[in-house]
Amino acid sequence: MIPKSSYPGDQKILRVVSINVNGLRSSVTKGLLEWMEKSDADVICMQESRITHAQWTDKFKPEGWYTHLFPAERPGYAGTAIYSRLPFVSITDGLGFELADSQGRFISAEFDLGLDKPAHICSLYLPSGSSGDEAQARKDHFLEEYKKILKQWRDEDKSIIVCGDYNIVHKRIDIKNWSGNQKASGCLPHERAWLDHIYYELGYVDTFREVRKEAELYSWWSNRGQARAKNVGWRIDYQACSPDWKDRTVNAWVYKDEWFSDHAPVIIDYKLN
Amino acid sequence: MIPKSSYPGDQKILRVVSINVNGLRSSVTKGLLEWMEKSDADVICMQESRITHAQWTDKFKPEGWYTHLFPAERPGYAGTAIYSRLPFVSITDGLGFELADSQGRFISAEFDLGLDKPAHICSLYLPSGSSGDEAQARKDHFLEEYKKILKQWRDEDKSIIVCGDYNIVHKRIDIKNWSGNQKASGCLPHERAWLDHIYYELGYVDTFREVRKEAELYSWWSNRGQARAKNVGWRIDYQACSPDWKDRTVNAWVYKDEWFSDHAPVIIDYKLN
DNA sequence: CTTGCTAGG
DNA sequence: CCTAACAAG
Repeated sequence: MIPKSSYPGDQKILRVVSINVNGLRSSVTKGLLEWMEKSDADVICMQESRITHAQWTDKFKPEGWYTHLFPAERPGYAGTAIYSRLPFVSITDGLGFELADSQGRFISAEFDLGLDKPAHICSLYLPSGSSGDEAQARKDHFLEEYKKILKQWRDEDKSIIVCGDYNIVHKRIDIKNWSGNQKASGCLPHERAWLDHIYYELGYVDTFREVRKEAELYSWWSNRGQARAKNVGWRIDYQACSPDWKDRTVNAWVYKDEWFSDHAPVIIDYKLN
Repeated sequence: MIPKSSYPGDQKILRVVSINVNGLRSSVTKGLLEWMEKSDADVICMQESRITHAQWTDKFKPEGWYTHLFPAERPGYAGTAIYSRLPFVSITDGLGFELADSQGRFISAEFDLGLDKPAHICSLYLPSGSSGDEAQARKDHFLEEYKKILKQWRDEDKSIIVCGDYNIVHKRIDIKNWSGNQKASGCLPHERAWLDHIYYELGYVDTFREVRKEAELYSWWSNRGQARAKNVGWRIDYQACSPDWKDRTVNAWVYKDEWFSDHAPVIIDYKLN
């Protein structure tokens, strides 16, 4: 972990974390809250919180954090959350279509970071398509609906960081077993083309890849077999940003020293001045 | 544990164990098979095996044991099993009524022990009534049907040991919290009267109590709270025998040094000569 | 293989 | 509070 204090004294840094927690209750038993304290993060976007408001008791809301949870209607399923050291100007739950809104798959938090525009930092949990054709169809529907919204935000020139589990690898470099997964959900050509579109046509920026060009940087490993020990991983957790964040990106890494989930935290430092 | 070798050399002993394993797979991870090896048991009757034939792989059938499983139709639910050092002459699954037979609640194994009659050693898992009125009604129905069969076996003068989880305490001495459980399933007056009937009217013998007169000997403890640590238990696991076994009963105890389940093994030694 | 739900105990 | 099934990932 790079402490924020290691930057020059006049350098103002915004540290943003994306993590699919695979059950907030489970990840907390594995030390997530303690890691958050030492992470120097300003904003932490979580996916798969899998907790209802009733279950989200005070022990999940530590001192010093502004918190917001958007659960799925179905208990124990999906859901997103945002924890922040900075106060929210406003919070918006959902994207305005059923699949996103009933399953708690998107939160947008607006912040005043002293920049020319308000900054929107979002937590996105894109559906998995891996459990069959119907699941893939739902994922594809989500992609279609969400693409329209992403287009609109670009038209508005909105300043935005969308942290999330996209459940899609972008390129060959983003997955260990490329050839073996050509027919696997998350690595399908039309899914990767969707990422091409939002990055190359709409102009969003994969800020992690902007500063980290190496291979073998993944954010998710299957629980089956020895995937984790052998680093047989997929990079499917991104921070997709509007272009104004591109040149602000100063550092990015995956935290793998501890294990809170089957996904690892993806941490990105953005300079604010 | 009393080794069988501690009896005089000419004393032939039949050691019979009854244990509700609360999931054979779970109890095996807790060392049940290793305990069986050192138990000196001849016959072990299990209840709540909660395993299908497909799941009952070779690792559950150790060398040197004759084994038989009678699972419920519903996976992971109820079921009985018998493990024996002695070969079975024959095995009969069920009691001839739906509730017993579809839920794997009774196995009878016939043995040739060199006595004047064949010996039947059985594993019985009586339904619990604790989850509500319908469950209690099913339990009561089982008691009614099973009572007829017990009567018939006495009329036939059948030699039988019915090991099992009866889910009923007999008397005040058989439960720590007598007054607090007068309305609890398992301690209801009509259930205890059923045991009175089979012992005092039909002449079956509670062989454990025949040789162990002390209080505070229990076979089941709730998982909730500190029931086990405080010995807040119930004696609901019995070996109910035809009268010919009464004077053969030489020793009986509950094994509590290790924990394989929420029930403890009830071990009874019978002399054969 | 893992989380969390549900039913049953 | 524990076991196991189940759905989902």
